[in-house]
Amino acid sequence: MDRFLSSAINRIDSKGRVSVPAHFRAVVQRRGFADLYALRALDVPAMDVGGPDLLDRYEQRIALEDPFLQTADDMSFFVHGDGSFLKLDQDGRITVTDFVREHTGITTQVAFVGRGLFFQMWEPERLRAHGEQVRARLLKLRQRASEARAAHTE
Amino acid sequence: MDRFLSSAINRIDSKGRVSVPAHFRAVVQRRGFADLYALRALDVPAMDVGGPDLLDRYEQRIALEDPFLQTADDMSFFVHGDGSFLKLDQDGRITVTDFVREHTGITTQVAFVGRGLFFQMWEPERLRAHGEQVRARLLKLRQRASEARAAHTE
DNA sequence: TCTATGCCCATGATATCCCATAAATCCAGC
DNA sequence: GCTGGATTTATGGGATATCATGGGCATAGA
Repeated sequence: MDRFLSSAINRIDSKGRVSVPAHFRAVVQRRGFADLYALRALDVPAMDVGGPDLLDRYEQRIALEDPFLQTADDMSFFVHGDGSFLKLDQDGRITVTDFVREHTGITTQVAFVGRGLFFQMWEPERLRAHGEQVRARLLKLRQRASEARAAHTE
Repeated sequence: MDRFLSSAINRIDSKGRVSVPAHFRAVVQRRGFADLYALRALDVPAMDVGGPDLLDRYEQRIALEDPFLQTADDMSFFVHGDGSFLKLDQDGRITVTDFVREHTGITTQVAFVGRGLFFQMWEPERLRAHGEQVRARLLKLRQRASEARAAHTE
């Protein structure tokens, strides 16, 4: 498998390091990534982490904009400037920087969540809360859909 | 990686020197830049720093303006007028000139921000404020996009 | 002479490497 | 399916390398 799947919670050690789950590392290696790049997710307290291909994707999107308008500049600022390298050491660990801690609220543990082409890093408790919200939204959507269908068949 | 990515804040010493982040220096070297050009960013209090290709970019920008109008002339004056060279010393430091200080408001610290093909120098607090604005704009863009899609499926 | 600039070296903090160990996982063979 | 051994994985910690930063010294230009 070459996508990031499933999730895991790992502990941060006294030096601020945390192991990236082994199956995530396998994906990274299989794709030939030397290091990882982390962006702050726009609307949740999580980091989006991926290889250079994550950047390529964003850069293709940026290329669609007029390079001299504000939107292109904003996007470049966000993608190139508002992120940080996460270098894997040879034991497969990364160091959790203050930059990451501030945006995510991570202190002692990191929840890694596979998202297909990238993965996310969360503070475990916030992830749990977020998961419940997502479930609630999906449930409501589903209920509304059946109500609509019921009304239609009447 | 051959692009300027992520950001870092470094201190200016008593001689007015500041270290360019090591990974930025690596990019400079890999790209074979002999020295760096610093130009005043057109609409933010930051310096755009990069190799000779940075000038090309600005000239493209200026070429968009009608050469008979004042704007093009202003821009050219602004950009070519006194963009300065930033010489790297052998410890990878540059000296922050008054020219840079005036345009950016930099006093004791410099925030280096990767922008892909070039990087920027900011006064840290101004950078933070600007970053928040950018995030807010992008978030709005994103929300508007999902609203548009929702309206479409109805 | 004074100031600005570049070169060199020192140092502390941090990041990285390398090895150890315990827990978890996998797997062969029954 | 089970069991015991082998391998992988997460985690800890000492040793080492890198980097940002500070300061001395020499040169050069005003």
